[in-house]
Amino acid sequence: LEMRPEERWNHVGLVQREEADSVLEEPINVDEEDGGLQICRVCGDKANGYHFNVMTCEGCKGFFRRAMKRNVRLRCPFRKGTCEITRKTRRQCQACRLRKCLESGMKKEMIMSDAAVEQRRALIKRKKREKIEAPPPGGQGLTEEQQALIQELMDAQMQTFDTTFSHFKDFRLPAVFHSDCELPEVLQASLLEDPATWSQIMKDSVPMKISVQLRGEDGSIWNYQPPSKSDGKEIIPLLPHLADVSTYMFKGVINFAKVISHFRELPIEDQISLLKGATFEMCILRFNTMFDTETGTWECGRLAYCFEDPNGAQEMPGRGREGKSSVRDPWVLGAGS
Amino acid sequence: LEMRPEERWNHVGLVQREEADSVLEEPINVDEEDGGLQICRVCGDKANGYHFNVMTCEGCKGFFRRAMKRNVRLRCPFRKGTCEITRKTRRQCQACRLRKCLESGMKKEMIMSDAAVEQRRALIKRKKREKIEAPPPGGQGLTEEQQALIQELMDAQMQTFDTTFSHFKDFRLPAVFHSDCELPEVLQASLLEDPATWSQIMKDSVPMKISVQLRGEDGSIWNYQPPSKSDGKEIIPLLPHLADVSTYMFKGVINFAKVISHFRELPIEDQISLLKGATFEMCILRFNTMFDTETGTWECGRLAYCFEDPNGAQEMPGRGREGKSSVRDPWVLGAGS
DNA sequence: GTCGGTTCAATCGGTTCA
DNA sequence: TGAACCGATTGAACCGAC
Ligand SMILES: [Zn+2]
Ligand SMILES: [Zn+2]
Ligand SMILES: [Zn+2]
Ligand SMILES: [Zn+2]
Repeated sequence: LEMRPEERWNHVGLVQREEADSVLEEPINVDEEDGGLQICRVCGDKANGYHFNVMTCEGCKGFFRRAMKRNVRLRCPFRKGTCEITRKTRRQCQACRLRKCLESGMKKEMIMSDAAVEQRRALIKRKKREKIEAPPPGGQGLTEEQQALIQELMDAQMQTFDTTFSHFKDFRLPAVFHSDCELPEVLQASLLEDPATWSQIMKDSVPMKISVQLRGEDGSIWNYQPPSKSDGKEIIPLLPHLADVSTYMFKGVINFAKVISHFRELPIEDQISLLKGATFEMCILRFNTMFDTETGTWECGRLAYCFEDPNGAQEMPGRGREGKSSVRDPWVLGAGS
Repeated sequence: LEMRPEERWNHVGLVQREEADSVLEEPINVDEEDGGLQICRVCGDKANGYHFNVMTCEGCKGFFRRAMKRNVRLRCPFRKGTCEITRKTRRQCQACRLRKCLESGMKKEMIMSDAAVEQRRALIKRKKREKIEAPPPGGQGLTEEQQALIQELMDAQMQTFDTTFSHFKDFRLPAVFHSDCELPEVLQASLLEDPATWSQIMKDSVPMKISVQLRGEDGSIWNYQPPSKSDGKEIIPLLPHLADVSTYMFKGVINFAKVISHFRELPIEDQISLLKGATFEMCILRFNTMFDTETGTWECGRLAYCFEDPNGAQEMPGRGREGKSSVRDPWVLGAGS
């Protein structure tokens, strides 16, 4: 089954850079034999492939990534950037090594962005789940009457937020077979079958795929995976369930507010305004307290909602997460510009 | 949030255009008319036909299918979507490559849905199976009469054995929550709660755990795993389903017999005796023709019943990437028994 | 022959740790 | 810092339905 002795590399050795580095006298055209073409274009060490656009050794590969990510200005301690870079001298002047990396054509764009790396890490971690999770306990500072307020808020939270999600079991679920969504036919006809209308709707939405797991009291497990198509309609079978979830969660948040004495003391119209403006966000917050970043899953008692997509790296909102300016998306994925 | 830039380079970026052409095998000019038909409309590489509606190379064909199925928003790490896509640069920027695929007219509708792929795979598998099955009875010296009998039996089988198991979708399933089995209360009281009676029942039975997978027509998947306890009761939630299955399968086997002329010619009491003695075994045989030893699964159309590995780590087939399909089940294919 | 999907060795990103 | 490693992506070769 093995074939192709890599004809693709044949041209490599013939490449001549226009810059004058003839001082190095390293034989670039050593590709006459198959064994000879594996030379690091930066330091002359044995190369093992193209890294960031240039045939380099492992050392220069790692050095380039680290140096570029560190993003600091390096200065040549010796001469103005004329240090010779060889296998033995490459560690002596980072500035000249990095300069030569760039001159050789290594591209910083090929270094994965922090966001991409983070996502990739999360994905890999998720793939080998079935791991125990670390307990993330957190301590609090101290204050005075603030503590009383905090206590009241926490009590309200405890009273009105059923973290076992025991009512969720009564909510509608996707049909097992014939997953014809149960939307009214009017909606079906207009929304689902008219491409124009549909694409209008999908214009600003992000693709998401959610699987659901239901754990029975006897230890049994039901697991639902949405259709694998990706036209945006894969969420539809879950809509009745999500509607029930929303209704229930809204009630919970409203009850939360009503339990807080300071809220009750507000004028009724202020109460309404507050609820109108914040209830949805409160629901999201409540859900996200159940989110497990390791597994990309909302653990809601006997229910679990899991991002199915391999690109579903999520983070808890609220946790400081400004690693880079290039990062946007707080917790929504697929944020294609 | 993009997945990862993911670029691969096969060349040194500083290759001068006019120089490079002399190094590479052939320039990709469109000078040849017939040759023009054979160039990839995306990257200019040698194309080998129309793929997803556009003349492309193998690489762009595979890239388009994978990128679309991954359903990830890609972001160009270089200049905003202006990367030139050539045979040598196509791996540098997935975003621009995919954009060019779409601009060239590649259609994602022509990518088979997961469900369609699954169906196709099953079909191919079945045909392979039939191929292996054919030789044994085939050809060799059989009398006319024997061949006619075989034909009648096979016709009867085809007529009365729905290998798509389309009716199974109507059968009862374990309750999602509160998996209180639906046995009559009398049985519940006596069987389930009296340890003595229960252990008497379990005395000779083998512990078995069966998970069930249901694949919706829209590609969605429901998956049921029985309770993890091993007291023998874990099968109980499935009993209603199994009862429906048995009833249906019994009818199928009885119909099979009734289609056979020689059977119809028997005295009625003999017919009854035969059915009493063999119907159950026939059902087992029919089921086992659907058994896949690799996965330990009975593949029954949109249903699948899988032996749960007592040690865990058993997974339902579905989107599973089966490593290789070298060995086929030994005893299923009419060969055994 | 065409054109879907599948396979799998090779390639090249990031990660680990001495 | 870099050798060894991990794992996602790629594409040539292939398979099979039509
Ligand atoms: Zn080097
Ligand atoms: Zn220097
Ligand atoms: Zn191409
Ligand atoms: Zn680009």
